[in-house]
Amino acid sequence: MYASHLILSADRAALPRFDFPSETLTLESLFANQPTDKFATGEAVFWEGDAASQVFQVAEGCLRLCSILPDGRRAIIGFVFAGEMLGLSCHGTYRYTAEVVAPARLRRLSRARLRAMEEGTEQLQSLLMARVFEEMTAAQQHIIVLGQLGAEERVAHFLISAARRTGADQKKPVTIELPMPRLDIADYLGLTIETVCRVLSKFKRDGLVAPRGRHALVLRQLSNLQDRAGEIDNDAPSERPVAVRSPAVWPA
Amino acid sequence: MYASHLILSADRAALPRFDFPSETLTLESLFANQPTDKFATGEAVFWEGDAASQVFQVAEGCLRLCSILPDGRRAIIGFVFAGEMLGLSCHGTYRYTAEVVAPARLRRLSRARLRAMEEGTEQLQSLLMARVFEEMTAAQQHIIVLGQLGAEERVAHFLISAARRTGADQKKPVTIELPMPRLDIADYLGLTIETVCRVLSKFKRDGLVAPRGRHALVLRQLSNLQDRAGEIDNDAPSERPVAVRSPAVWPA
DNA sequence: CGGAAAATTGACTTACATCAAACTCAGTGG
DNA sequence: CCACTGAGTTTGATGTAAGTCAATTTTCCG
Repeated sequence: MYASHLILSADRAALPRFDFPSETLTLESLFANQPTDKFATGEAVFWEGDAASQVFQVAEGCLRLCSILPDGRRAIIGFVFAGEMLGLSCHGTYRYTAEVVAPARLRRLSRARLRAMEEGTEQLQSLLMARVFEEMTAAQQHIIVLGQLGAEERVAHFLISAARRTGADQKKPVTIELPMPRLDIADYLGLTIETVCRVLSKFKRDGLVAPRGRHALVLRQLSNLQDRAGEIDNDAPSERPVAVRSPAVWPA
Repeated sequence: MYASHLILSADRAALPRFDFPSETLTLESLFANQPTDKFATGEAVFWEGDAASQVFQVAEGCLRLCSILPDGRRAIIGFVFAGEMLGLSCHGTYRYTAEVVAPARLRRLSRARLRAMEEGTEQLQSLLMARVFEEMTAAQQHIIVLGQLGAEERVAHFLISAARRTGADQKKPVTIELPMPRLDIADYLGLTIETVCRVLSKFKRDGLVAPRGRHALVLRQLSNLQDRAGEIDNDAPSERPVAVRSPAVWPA
């Protein structure tokens, strides 16, 4: 763990100053020229406890982030889809294992290099911070889902957020890919595989979704699904519950 | 939301460069000369959705971070105790309401000022990053607790992490303060108040804990409690489950 | 003290887990 | 091309942990 820090500072000194085209700073440009690794289904990219020396971008495929309890239970903390980053918000060591769900290509960037790049670039820092905060928001949302929602609500919420990730958040039917097996969904939602199945079957019977093979679904009525998701994270936030207080204003 | 960004950059230009005594950079020193606000039990420090323009340090007391679902269910995302920071890891707006559980004094620091201070100070940046990552780790832990553990395990885990926060993580009996009402614990653990009570009563019967009034407990057998907590987050991490693979090593 | 809010305990219900049995379907080899 | 196979999924019957409803009991505070 501390070894990684040493390596990190040593590397940093040796690395050349990095200059961006100051306009186009995106994730893509960050990883554009980085080495690409291929992974088959089931392979691990890194393990919980490994020194977190690398940051990744998923160019293609899908990963699951999981943690095994001593007695064998498995928690899935999240999924990472194409276009998203991996391994950014950890300190010395990764706190989960990243395993491949669908054959993946990953671009890789050493943390040392990333920090060197950050050095001058205000813009990059805030880009990365924004990612970290997004992850934080997602985690908090997940906490609410697991702590407060029932099985149907959890599954509905999962489907909706999958739909949202596709970008197109329309009123029209959306087709979502679910590359992970049912057991992964169950472990992600804190349910059993049977319960996930039963809920999906119910949604099918009720005409909310239609199966497109094992690994894809058409969501027929987003709004209706949203009703079953405890209505959390609707785009239009609901009114303040009680005693509408004006936001606290602090003296400058 | 965007207004806050504007204010932020405007302020920044006007703010003086900040110089630290380069040795002693701690949270304490950061907030040392900041204005202090007092809050009574039940008061809100800020609301979910407010522009996140301030960062706080709890000098004294205890807060709960909560989010109300449209149908009235309440999720408690976390508690903040004396010495800890509040409101750091959010972007434009706070994503939860912060309410006072035990009469509190808070030191306050504007985000604009904080960013200005960061500017030069490498050290401060990494201090803050470390805090953010700690929060992330805690959130992921919470996800595992809510998704995988049963009622007894959740309560046991809650007590143990409370004990850990006191600092002294000895083999000896530890006394912990639980300033929040039972309902808060329930909403934090995704249980009902009755279940929390029953589990606590069981722990009392079994001699694991002893009540010290409503708001304090003596933990008699940390190790025994740990057994009931699904053994997650023990100090000594268990062995790799299967197929011990050496950590991935990436070419420099 | 007295009264109200918080906590605890008990009886009963229910949502989800568990156990067990089919069913589906993507490969594989005859 | 089609039967065979086995992993993944779905469905059904039953069990149980935790939720709900309803009293008490405790504790705190005026």
